[in-house]
Formats: sequence, C-alpha cells, structure tokens
Amino acid sequence: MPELPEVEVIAQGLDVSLRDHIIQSVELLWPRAVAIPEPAAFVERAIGRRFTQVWRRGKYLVFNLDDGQYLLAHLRMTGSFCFLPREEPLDPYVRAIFQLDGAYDLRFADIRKFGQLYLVDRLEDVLGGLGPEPLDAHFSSEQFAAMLRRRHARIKPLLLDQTFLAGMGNIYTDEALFQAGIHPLRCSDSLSEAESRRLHAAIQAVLRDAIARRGTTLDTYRDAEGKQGNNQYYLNVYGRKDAPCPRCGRPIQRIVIGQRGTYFCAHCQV
DNA sequence: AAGAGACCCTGGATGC
DNA sequence: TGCATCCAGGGTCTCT
Repeated sequence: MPELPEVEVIAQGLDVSLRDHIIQSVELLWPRAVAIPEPAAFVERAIGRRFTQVWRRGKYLVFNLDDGQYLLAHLRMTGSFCFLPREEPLDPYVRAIFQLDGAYDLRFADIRKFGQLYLVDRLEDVLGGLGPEPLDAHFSSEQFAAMLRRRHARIKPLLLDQTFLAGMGNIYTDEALFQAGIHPLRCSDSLSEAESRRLHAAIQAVLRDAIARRGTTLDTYRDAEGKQGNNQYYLNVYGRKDAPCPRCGRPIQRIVIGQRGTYFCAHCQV
C-alpha cells in the first residue's frame, strides 16, 4: 500500500519518464476512478496537454500540465502507474490509459478500484486540507511538539490523520512509534519533550530510509518501472505478530486501534 | 473534539 | 474440491 515513500519513488520515476510527453487521448476503463471533474470533462481537458513536472504532496501524486492545470492521483491501497510502450499487453486491472506521443502509454492500474484521479486548476481544491510535510525542512521538532500538545488523541490514529500530518500510513506509523519507543495508545498531549523529539526524528528516519530503499513491497506495490521496493526486509514490527522484537526478543503484539491493525512491542514501547 | 462504524472494492485466506 | 464468509486497508462521511 503506497504511503509517502512509495509515492515519492513513483513521482521521481514518472518525473523523468513523462517529462514533455503530450497526452493524445485518454481511455477510461473504469470511469469512477475519476473524482473531479465529470469523466467526459476530465478526458476533454486532459487531451493535448503536456506534462511539465511530476511531484508529490502527502500521498498524492501531482502532475503539472503545461496550461496550468494539475492532474492528481491518490493510489489508496493498490493503485499504480506504469509508463511503457503502447504495444505492451494490457494488465487486467488497468483503469485508465493516457496515450502519449511517441507510442507510449501512461497506465493507471488499481485492483481494488479505490484510487482516484483529479484534474483541477487549483491545487488547494484537492490538497487544501493536508497537514505539514514530515520531510519538509521547515517541519521542526518544536513545531511537532506544539502540534502534539494541542491535541488530545491517541498517538497512532493522530499520526494517520492526513490533516494533522501528511503522508504517514499504517506501516510507517507503526515503525516510527517502535523506533521512538512510544506505545501506540499513548495520548498525544502526554508525550514529554524528549519523546516528541524522538518521535519527530523517528518519523523522518523511517521515511528517509524507506525512500532510499525504493519503498516497501508487501503485496502489490511497484514503482513506475514495475520494480519492487526493498524496505520490507527492514521492517521491525509491521506484519510481524509473534516474531521476536529486534530489541528485546519478546513477541511482537498485534492489536486493533481505530480499525487499523497495529504492531508493537509491549516491553519496548511505553 | 474524539472516536466508532459504514462504505467503497477485490484477492486471498480461512472455515465448513 | 467447492462453496461461503471474512479480512485488509485509506479516506470520507455520518452519528454519538
């Protein structure tokens, strides 16, 4: 499931391969993948446009177009993009095809059909509610501590709240809380200064390491070239119920918090 | 403001 | 083997 690091890796790949390609036609095999605007308007407004840059905000992919519009995509759990020659056989889960000049396709595939595409003039229409970027140079430990103090919520669901902080998903939240030694049920305003600092550092380290390893492939995640990531070999707690904690050797626990499976070490995380 | 539950969707796992 | 049921998960919405 693509979280911030996976979306970053995809954006970096697409930025290189898509740059200056022109959308000649769009085929929507699953029109409901388009959230904004109506599918017919989406197709009409996309045709003829040239990609100028691909980047990321939170878990959203942002494609800048030459006329000032923005194509955005949220991959949810199983969405993926692939840039490849048009003659390549079509994957059965392809939901939208952007046919480009030079006989290339940009294909959006999504097994579970939760992913969404947007075409807007103003980024705020889609990204307006997002919290700060955890890897932004301006996102300081002091700011994070103040954000935590202002809220009275369990730390794990709070980190997953995209309006609080943009880009954290289930995997990296569990990993960051483990690395910081903080129990996922702790209340945000109960963290000490030292704990807030540790969590801030852990979030950034976990995300940076995952990007360097090209993301975590547990199930369907692939980058824009179809390659798997490597970070799954470095997970300390996520998906490791009953396995020994890498720090103390006691078994990793799995509980449900806010309808999300949560992995942690009851001895190391207090 | 916080938190629970429903909903969207499908493949894979589990149960009988 | 074959069928039915359950589950995961991100985000959005409603309700308490």
